[in-house]
Amino acid sequence: MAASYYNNPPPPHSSYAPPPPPPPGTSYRHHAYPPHPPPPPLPAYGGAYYDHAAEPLPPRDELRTLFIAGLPGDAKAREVYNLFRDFPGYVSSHLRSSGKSSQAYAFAVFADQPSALAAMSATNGMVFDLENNCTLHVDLAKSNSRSKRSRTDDISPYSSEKKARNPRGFPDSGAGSNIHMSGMGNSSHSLNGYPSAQSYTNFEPAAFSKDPSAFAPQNNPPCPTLFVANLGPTCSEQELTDVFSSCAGFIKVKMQNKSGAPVAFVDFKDMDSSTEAINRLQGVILYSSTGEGMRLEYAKSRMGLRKRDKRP
DNA sequence: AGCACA
Repeated sequence: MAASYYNNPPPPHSSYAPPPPPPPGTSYRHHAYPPHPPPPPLPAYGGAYYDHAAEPLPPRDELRTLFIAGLPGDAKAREVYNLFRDFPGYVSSHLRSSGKSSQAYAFAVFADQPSALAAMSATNGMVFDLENNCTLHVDLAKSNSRSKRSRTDDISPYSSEKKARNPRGFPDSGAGSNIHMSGMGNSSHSLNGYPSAQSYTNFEPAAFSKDPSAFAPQNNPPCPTLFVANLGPTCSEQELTDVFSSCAGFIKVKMQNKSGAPVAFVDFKDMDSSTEAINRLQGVILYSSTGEGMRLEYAKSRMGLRKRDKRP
């Protein structure tokens, strides 16, 4: 019943004309009703799992840039920056003044599509300027913002710069005037399957600024299934599927809503995939999130795959 | 600070 969200998926590449925005007065993280759904990058379940186990990673050229319309003509780059800087995965933003009217638009680049979708869900429809009654219309951009240093139009930009990047794929500087990675405390998790506790040292976003002994991120041994907690009361299985389905090795989401706070389980094809998903999506703020964002841990047991004894 | 379903 509650999965009636997202039953009206718009074409992913229509015009910039947004769907009817939320009524005025909707505020930052509390929409009266869901904004338009993110374009599902791939069919959620589709019957088969990952038969193409040979594919190493999902396409890294997936859209992870947001297009922001509805800005007032006098919007400042700083304002756009402040709007998105706290979202996990934020990389950079670029303001463009259209000049011919009193409208401006902007692009916000994120580390990956789930981060972008989460930020989109949280900002779409929000009232940016109460006086001018400017309501933001946020959508995935039609293409990712090109990095200024690598102007490659048709070849992979990773071909030449895969050497000195950190594991999360962030350039350390340069891709725009205002890179800020607030809220990226999880990027210090190493990819060997265990978070490295000693790398929390310097920067600690607000989510981790409590008692240092309080955040043992998770104590469970690595598992292909993830446990997801700290979900908002209106979170749906579909929303989680939209977010997790762009992770490599994603299989399915199962939500558990009956015991008070909603939790979910997300299954991946192996522990490498679930580990990468933890590192990429830890703390991501969903549309339905009310506070800090979701908490990811390895589940205590693997999600039941009723896989027949069908081994080729 | 919460872990189910086969």
